[in-house]
Amino acid sequence: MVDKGKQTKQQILETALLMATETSLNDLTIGGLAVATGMSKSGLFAHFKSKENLQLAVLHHAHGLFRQIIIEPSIDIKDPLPRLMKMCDCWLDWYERQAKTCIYISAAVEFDDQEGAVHDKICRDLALWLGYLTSTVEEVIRVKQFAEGSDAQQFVYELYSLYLGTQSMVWVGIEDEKHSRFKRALTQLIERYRS
Amino acid sequence: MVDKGKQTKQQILETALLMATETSLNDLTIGGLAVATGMSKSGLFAHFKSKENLQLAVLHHAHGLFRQIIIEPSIDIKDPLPRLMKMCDCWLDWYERQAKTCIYISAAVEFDDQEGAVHDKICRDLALWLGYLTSTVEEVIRVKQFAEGSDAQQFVYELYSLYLGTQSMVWVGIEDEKHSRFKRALTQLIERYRS
DNA sequence: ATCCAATACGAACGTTCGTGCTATTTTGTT
DNA sequence: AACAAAATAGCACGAACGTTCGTATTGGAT
Repeated sequence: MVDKGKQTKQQILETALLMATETSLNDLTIGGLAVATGMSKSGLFAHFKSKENLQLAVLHHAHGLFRQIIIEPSIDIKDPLPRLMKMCDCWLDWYERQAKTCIYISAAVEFDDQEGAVHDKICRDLALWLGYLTSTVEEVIRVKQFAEGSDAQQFVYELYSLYLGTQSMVWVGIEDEKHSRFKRALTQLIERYRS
Repeated sequence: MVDKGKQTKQQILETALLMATETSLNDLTIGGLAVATGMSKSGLFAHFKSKENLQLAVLHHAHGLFRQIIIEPSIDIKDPLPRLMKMCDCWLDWYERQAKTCIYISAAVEFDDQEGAVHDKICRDLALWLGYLTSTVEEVIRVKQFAEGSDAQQFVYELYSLYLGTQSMVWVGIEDEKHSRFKRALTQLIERYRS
């Protein structure tokens, strides 16, 4: 048996991500997390040395899970447009897998003011994801499945906006749990850019 | 001189809204607000009796300001489509008037989990605004400036999504401070629904 | 000018949180 | 089996927060 430490740490991060997703990265409390994992507060604390490190670890864990859920399932699809659509499909699963919300949305809002390492990581991860989306869209344009001269960043802006919006709309009841309005808008968005 | 109480209370709420917009409704601390207004913590506290009441009062104040900035300037425009566009114009000013962010966005994200009076008020206010937008769009459809059979709620969903998105995009540098991408997308959105 | 209510203040309390220190148990290697 | 290292627990601290209470100060009608 090796690395009992990393093992429990991973286990901690799993429930930590769930808790942070349900509430927020700041509301994720060390004491609460200790209770949830059946550990002592100081025992758990020793794994991370600071709350900021815990938050960073949670984000790192989320990043890996995100890659696994959204990016990997589509990575073998050669055609860029079907690949993009598959990514959007899996992206919605991200809502379901967790507590009907996206931790990056709440984290971005929560840390958009207070600077620090957590702020920087969120910003970097978001830029990374949007950049990946953008380069995929550029690929779609290059193979002429989207109209020549299309603005990839504009497409990504609208796509990400729709992703943001559907969660709020579920909240007030304009959107259903199946994200029907998102899917309809996405279809129209793609159709609009088609060549 | 009458009602010295309401006077200072209004003054408190002005700086409270600014502070809550820069950070968040929860990070708005009674002690911090007391320092910012030059009052004692207990003296300020007496105005609201509880932090929840303070948060509700801040939202109520924001609601009035929102009405004043976004709704009133367009209320006399008879043609529904220009009125809708004027509202969207003023809506962007809401970002500028405050600290480049919208308090409803952060508040909605912050309180989407924890139930209570604050949660309810945010949800109600948001539904109210979206409902007002929707009825305006329905009016546009009725006068046939939008295509017959258009889905007003779908339009509002996309519009609100774009509003949400532009803030995030400014954050990562895809959107500029003038919200050019938002304006471009809005123009296309309207064009798309035109009859 | 007087008087009562409204308003504001200072100090303190109970709680919660992150964090540090020390001891004890558990783990993995020889 | 022995032992060093890693992991965990117990306990306590300092700070920040919302809230309460008793008291002082101010406001406005008589």
